Formats: sequence, C-alpha cells, structure tokens
Amino acid sequence: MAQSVKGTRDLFGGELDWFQRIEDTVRRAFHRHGYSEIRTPILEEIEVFKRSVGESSDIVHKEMYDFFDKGKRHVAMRPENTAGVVRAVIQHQMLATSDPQLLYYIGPMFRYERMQAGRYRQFWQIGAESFQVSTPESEAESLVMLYDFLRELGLTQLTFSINSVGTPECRPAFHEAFRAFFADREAEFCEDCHRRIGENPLRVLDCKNARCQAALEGHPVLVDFLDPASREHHERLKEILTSLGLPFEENPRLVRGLDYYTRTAFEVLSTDLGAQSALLGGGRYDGLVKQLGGPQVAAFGWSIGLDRLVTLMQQLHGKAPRQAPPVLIPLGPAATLKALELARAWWAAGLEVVLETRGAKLKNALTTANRQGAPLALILGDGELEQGVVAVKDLAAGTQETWALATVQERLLDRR
RNA sequence: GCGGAUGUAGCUCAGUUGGUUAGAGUACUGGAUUGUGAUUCCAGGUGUCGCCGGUUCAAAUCCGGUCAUCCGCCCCA
Repeated sequence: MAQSVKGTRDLFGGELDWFQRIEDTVRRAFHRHGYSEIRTPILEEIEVFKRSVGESSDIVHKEMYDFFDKGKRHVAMRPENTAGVVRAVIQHQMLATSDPQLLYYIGPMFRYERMQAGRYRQFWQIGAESFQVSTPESEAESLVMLYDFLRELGLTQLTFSINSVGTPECRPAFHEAFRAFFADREAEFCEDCHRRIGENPLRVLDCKNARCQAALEGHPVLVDFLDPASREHHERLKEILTSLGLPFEENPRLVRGLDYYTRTAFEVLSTDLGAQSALLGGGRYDGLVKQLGGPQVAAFGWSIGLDRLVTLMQQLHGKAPRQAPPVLIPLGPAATLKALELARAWWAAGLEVVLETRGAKLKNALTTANRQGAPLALILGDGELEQGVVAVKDLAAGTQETWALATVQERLLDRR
C-alpha cells in the first residue's frame, strides 16, 4: 500500500479543524494590522538559503531538502520563508518607495531531519515580515499583534524571551571578550561548544548541556557591548512592552539559529511540547536584504510553528469546536424532490444543511446524522409533505416537534 | 548525522519455552423496530500478525534486512 513520504502527513478531520481555526484567527489579526499576504514558491535556488540562513547553520549544512531538477538547477524546498520573502521583495522592487511593507505568509516548510514528535520534514509556519520600519515601536506593534492573537486562541501562559544580539559592528568586541572568558574555563565546556566557539561563538550561550550552562556563570553579556543606539533601542523596546503589559523576560543567553539577526531577538518556548519546545521565534535582520542583493533597509519578522501550535491547542482545548449542520431526511421520491428544492433555497440563504441523498431508511439516516453530530434531523415524509410541515427531531434532547414548511428557513436562521 | 524502542482487526491492546483453525473491548453491518438515532437484546465480516528473506517438521513468536512510527541527542518550528 502506498504511504505518505517519510516526515510528511495528511491533514484532515479534527486536526485540520484546528489548522483552519488558527489560520482564520491569524489572518483576521494580520488584516486588522494592515499586513498583506505574500505567497512565495516552495522551491528556491539553494543559494537563496545559503546566503541568508548562513552556511554554518545546521539548517543549511544538514537539514536542507535539496535536489537537482531536470534543468540541472540546484534547488531546495524552503526550510523557512524569510529568505524567500526577501528575495521576492527585492525582485519586485517592493522597496522602491520608502513606505513600510508589512507582509505575512502561511505555508509549508521543509527540513530533511530525523523524525520525532512535533518535528516533521514538512511542517507549517505562519510568519510576519516588516520592511523599512526600524523603531522599537514597530517591533512592539508586531509582538503585540502576535501576543493578542495567541490570547484570542486561548493561550494565556506565554512569556516572551527577548535579547539583543547587537550589530555586526559591535559584535566583534563581544566575541573577543567571550572567547577570553571561554579560554579561561575551556575544560568545562562540551565538545560541541569547542566547535562553536570558533565558527559561531554566540551559539555557545544556548548550549543545552547543563555543565556548559553552569560554566557560563558570569559570562560577558551581549547587552553590555551594544553601541549606544542599539542599547537605547533595546531599552526602549523593554519599556514599551512593560507599559503594554506584555509578559516578557530578558534572556542574555538567547541567540537564534539563523545567522542574519541583528539587535532584537526573541522566542517563546512551551514546556508542553516535549523535547521540541520551540513554538515561535524571530527578530530584527537589518542586514539581510542588502546581503541578498537589495538596498540597505531595516527588517523585522517572526514565525510560529503551526503544527506545534495545533498540538498545544489540542492539549488545552481538545477538539476544535465545530457545529455540524442539521440534516434533511426525505422519505420517498416525492419528498426527495421537494427536499432538493427546499435545501437549495436554504443554501442560497446561507444556511448549512446536509441533504440525505442515499434514499436511506430513516433508521440509518438518523444513525448517520447522529454520528456526524447533527443537532437536528428534519424528516420529510409523504405525510408531512401533504400537510406542508416537517418533523424536526432534536438529536441531543430526543424531543420532536412539527414545523410548518414556510417557517423552517427563518427558524434555522434564528438558531445560528 | 548518532543512540534506544515499537509495529497484531478501522481504533486501543492481549497473545505462554516456537505448536494445530489468532483473541478482548470499542467501532462497524444486519435483525428485534417496513417512519425514529443516541440506551438495551440477538446474530455476524472483523486480519497479507508492517514488508522481504532466513532457520525449523512447524514462525505473530527466533534471526537478518527493509519500511514506518515513537523516544533521546544534535538542531529547530
């Protein structure tokens, strides 16, 4: 039997209900805030990712879902969407004016990884990217949008971790101080950290190894090395978030897995997700657009793991609330024809109604209606047809009454 | 990329040191009830025991390979 490709899965039923509910909620939030959707290709030239995400990152050297197409082009399935959005923004000259560009995306991403709960080779992300806005106020606006729609979805126990990773100008001084700190207690760090200290010292800070975390006690703090403008930026952001009541904590060891971040970096972890605890993350990336061949512009963005958000929602709220429509059950050819006419009018009026078209016996029709969670069964037999009524059974209560046909549409509309 | 487990009915799972025709609950189908579901009673399919190969008189059981899933590491969403 054919099976879905390793690490991919089919979405349907109760799980898809949550995907759709979240997508609806998030789209409304984006539109309220003036963000426009962008849809970029799943396939990009691999260079787009190598040049943005960073050669040294695991995403590029280990997890890229790449291949050569029939034209011998080296392409990759996008492992994240920021690089593609930046490529598109440059390609279509969307930064020709100095106006802000506020964009969002919802779509599948691909990473070639070992399977584990909450980690898939095809997974879904929702993300926002804003260009040509550089203020801490703009970051706060984006974070508040994020926080508010998560609250709207019923997630109330979230805390943002934030940090500033500085700029390419002030980072060398930190690297120097940090390498000196590292050298003093080299033996206490793990093998991986010895590798990291050479190619990407920041990554030592978020090593999961408990010994390394202990060894980091008293380490030089990035924020102390910020240039005055970056420091002011960071302080102002915290001030705004505090005054808005958005729960956050400063985490001096927070760094991100992608190389392009500058100044603000943040993430949200959830202990309810097992080992794959990252729910969302993002930050500022003022150098990336230029790095990919565009103008020097400010940029800020984040992405959230939709699959993991769904997992959380299921843990918190169980099944997505969904009201099945009433079922119209005609008995016999004459009633069936009439039922088609009636249902057609109701559909045109915007009502949700399922029509029993199998010619099933009433017993079976009711069994099916009950199984699908229909609140009402509207039974139309020859007797009802003759009297111009329909028998309406409340499947939860087990009660039954008779409605005049002429009033059914209105009464169904009232029930919504 | 590294390490450890699991795979039996649609679902959740039993299955003895290898032994005859493979089980339970639930779900499903039909009937008791030809126009009344969910509750009750009766009857009934429930199946390539993941797949391929090997050992054996005999394999769901032992061995090898393979695929898939799960857990940990790395990393991330």
